[in-house]
Amino acid sequence: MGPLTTPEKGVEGHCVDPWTPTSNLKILISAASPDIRNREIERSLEEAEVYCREDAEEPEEAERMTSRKDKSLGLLCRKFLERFPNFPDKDKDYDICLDDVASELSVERRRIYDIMNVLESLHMVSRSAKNRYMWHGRTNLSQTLCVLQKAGQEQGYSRRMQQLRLGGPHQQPEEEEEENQQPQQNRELCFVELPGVECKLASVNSRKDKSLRVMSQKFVMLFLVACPRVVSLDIAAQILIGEDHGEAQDKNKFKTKVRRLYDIANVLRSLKLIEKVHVTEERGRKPAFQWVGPEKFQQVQGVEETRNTTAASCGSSKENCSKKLFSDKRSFTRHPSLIKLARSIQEDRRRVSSAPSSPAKATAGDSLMDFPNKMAELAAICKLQLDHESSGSKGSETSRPSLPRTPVTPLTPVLLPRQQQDSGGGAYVVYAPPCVRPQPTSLAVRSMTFDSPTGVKRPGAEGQTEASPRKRRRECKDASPKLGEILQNRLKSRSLYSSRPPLRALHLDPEFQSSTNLSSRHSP
DNA sequence: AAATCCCGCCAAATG
DNA sequence: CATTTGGCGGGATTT
Repeated sequence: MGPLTTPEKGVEGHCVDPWTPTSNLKILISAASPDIRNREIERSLEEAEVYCREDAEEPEEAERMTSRKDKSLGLLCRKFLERFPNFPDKDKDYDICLDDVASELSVERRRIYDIMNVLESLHMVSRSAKNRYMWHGRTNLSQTLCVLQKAGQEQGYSRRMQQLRLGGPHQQPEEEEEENQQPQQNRELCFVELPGVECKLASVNSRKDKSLRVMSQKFVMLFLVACPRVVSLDIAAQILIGEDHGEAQDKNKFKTKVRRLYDIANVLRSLKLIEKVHVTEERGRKPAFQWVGPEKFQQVQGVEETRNTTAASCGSSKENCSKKLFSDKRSFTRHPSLIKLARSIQEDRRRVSSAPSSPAKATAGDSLMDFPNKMAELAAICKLQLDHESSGSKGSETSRPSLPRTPVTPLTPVLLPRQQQDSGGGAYVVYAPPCVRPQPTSLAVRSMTFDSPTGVKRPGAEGQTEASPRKRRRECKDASPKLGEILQNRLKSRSLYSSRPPLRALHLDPEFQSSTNLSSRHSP
């Protein structure tokens, strides 16, 4: 009956660090200095405010300051993450109760599910029981990423992306070049598992597990195999759709996909694994995301996988590293020892990698993009500074600056702020591909031409689109529940305008600054 | 107008 | 049948 329905009050304090509305602020303030930080503070102030309101009433007062941003999944996720350490103690069981979280963050359950799903896709949490999840933090993140990268390679995503990038909106990768690669498993890949963790009781792959969780993993895979670690939504959507059973390249489908991608991107962003950027090309800029998470991860878990040196493309079979759960059988492999091992290694790595930009070497990882691009590095450093950051810690001792920060870009291409206005294109920010033409591998970047401002629209799909917009339900759009909301929203937005100047899309955008500046001085 | 993406209905999956 | 999960897309907000 109710062994786990009701969260026991015991844990209440969430173990080590109970979040306090001010703790975060203190940190921020202490670190503050440039105006950018001010903005951060401002933002957190708002957060605190929202947080403070206790009673569920006061639509006018409490809600006044809220805007869409305040309810964004990203922010929510950040708040969620704040209450757990990046590297939890193995001994402790940080278990998460959805109800608690939902109420503590004062959001509907639904939202929590979204977050949990992508976190789960990274194995940062795992469902332990009905209403419960277990927190793992970044303990296995490295491994997960390694596995995902591999899976992505096996999937031939890299090639796909290239195709789309220069070939423009093409349909499926029918081309089937003489790619002797021959990825035998052309098949859709399901949830990628880690040997040690996850996949406990609950249905990790209860057959309909075709979305968020999986989509999230795929999305990450894209980043991990993309030469310049940048992925635009269009491309991602394109690829992810193609994957899903056959075609059905509806425009609607695309739209929906993109929506989801945004959702995922938002939590990925709060995890500081990616950042929003813009790829600029002749046609104009295109929103995209750039991987800013760890670049090199150890590939421990595979046990015997270890002796396999080819880091760049461990051609090894997926059995070793990634485990694709397909059918009904919930085959889980648990190796507590592995987890432990991994953890210790991870720790070590963390320390080591905290040294400023360690050029490609170490694991001899992807050597294919091993080019000395001082410029890029330099810019990267600037970006980092700008970036600074403020999460992770929040009071604890063990926190440590967190690992992903530094490694950011041994060779990751970056955005170079361009002072002089370019002709026409109005590109104030250019995407500087690390390999501008020298390497053969650079072909991916050579021309970023893609779809036109028309965007989503694709010639082929146009023809038979209308087919059936499948607006199954949803059409009833009754006004009853909505009306109130609408009014409320209206109120909110109104007050928003008066209370808040433009600057906002910032915090994590390294580029926001330059873009705003320049755009104001010279609009494209 | 386009890019974002919140909200929450309601269908599956589970209990 | 009650709940828990979580697709999915309308449409509000932002840019």
